[in-house]
Amino acid sequence: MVEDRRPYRRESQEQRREALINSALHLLAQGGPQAATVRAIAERANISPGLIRHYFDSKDDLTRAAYAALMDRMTVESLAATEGISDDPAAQLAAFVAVSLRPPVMDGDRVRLWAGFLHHVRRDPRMHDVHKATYLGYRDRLQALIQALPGRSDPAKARALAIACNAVIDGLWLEGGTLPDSFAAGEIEQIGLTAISAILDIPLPTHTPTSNPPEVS
Amino acid sequence: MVEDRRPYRRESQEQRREALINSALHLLAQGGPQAATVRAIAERANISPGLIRHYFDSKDDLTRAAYAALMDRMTVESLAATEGISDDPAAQLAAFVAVSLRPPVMDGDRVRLWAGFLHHVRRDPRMHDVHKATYLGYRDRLQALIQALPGRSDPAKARALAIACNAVIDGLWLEGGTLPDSFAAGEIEQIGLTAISAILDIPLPTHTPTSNPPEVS
DNA sequence: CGTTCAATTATACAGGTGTATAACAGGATG
DNA sequence: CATCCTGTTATACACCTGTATAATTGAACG
Repeated sequence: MVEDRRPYRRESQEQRREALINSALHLLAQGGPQAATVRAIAERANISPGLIRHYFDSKDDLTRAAYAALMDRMTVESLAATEGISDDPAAQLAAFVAVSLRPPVMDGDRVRLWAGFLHHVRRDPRMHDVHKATYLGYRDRLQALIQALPGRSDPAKARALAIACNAVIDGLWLEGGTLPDSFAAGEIEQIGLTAISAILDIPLPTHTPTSNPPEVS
Repeated sequence: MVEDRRPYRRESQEQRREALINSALHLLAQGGPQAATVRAIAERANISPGLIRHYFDSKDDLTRAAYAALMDRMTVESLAATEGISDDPAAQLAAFVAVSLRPPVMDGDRVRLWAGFLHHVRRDPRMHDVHKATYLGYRDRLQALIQALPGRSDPAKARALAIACNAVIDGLWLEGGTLPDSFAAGEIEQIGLTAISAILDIPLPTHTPTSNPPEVS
């Protein structure tokens, strides 16, 4: 009876929850829903399977938390795109668009991750709310940038333009992410800026420099 | 030992395969991957679970067939959109766009169905090929319609324009499908036509009548 | 250095999954 | 009406799923 249990360290609730969320997101991105089992998630987070339900009420609860975390990160990432850019509204808009249309935002794994959550979003009202809030948050930011352009301050018109620009970005993000080999380097970004320039009827810098790359691991 | 087995009728391979594919697609659309179990698919197709593997080598094989069938139907649906329309290239283009941005094409279930396949598309090379061919087929049709416009015959430019227009459609299809309550009736279609009109720098009929509605069940 | 508490592990469980196989029966053929 | 083929059903199986619970142990505290 020389029980040789796995040795372990006690960690804070915050660390454990974050590790589990990251593990779940990674597995969902790479292998889809069927790969993100409780056991696989736990293994990747270096804990035993049972511990998951010590930090989350159920697997669905973890899924919900993971989705919320993902949406939160994507929102933060988007909003950060216009920081450190000149005050020129057109330049800010161009930067905002460009960031969404190159890695790491435009990425196959992220598209699939997002897509995999769609069914959960339908079933779970809380996740639906997060989905809606994230989309509207992104679009509202776009609308604000558009209204800052000269002569584009009408909210109703800006709303329609924001929806259209958002669609261009989403569509290109989707296609560039799922068919990366079908486009030349930078082509998606270029096409996106040109299209949005046409939609808004305003000149945009077609070449936007890669922003601050302070590689966070 | 009065075996009371379920009575049955023998059906053609074609009918059974189609019934199974429809059953699988319906379940995948409504409940996602986890709902489309072998038993649920069989029950909805009114056969016993074991019969599935008499018509398909495996569940993955059925999934593959279902995806191919779905993509085929969507392609046919798209190509039919311009039939019966006047010879005016702009009118044809408008009809093509409008059909994609209203039901039954723009539909939440269909978006989720499409999204659920993304992980399979990544893993299975055959499904990846179908995905790519479907996307390129749609886009090529768009490009042909664009090149038919007056003064838009340059293939390279038309390609970029087609990618942009495709993105607008895909993005709006996505958003209109997943957040139907966030848009007024016909708003998505209107925005799409306006945006594509701006991208192509050409006037488009902003109101496109609903085409032939020969309700097939 | 003992005590104590909760974080953590291990194990068990009921149910579901895709698959394999044997028994049955519909219906065409003679 | 009897025969035969094969489409079809039923059952069994090994494995995996999320969850519940008891046993263990890290580490903070007195």
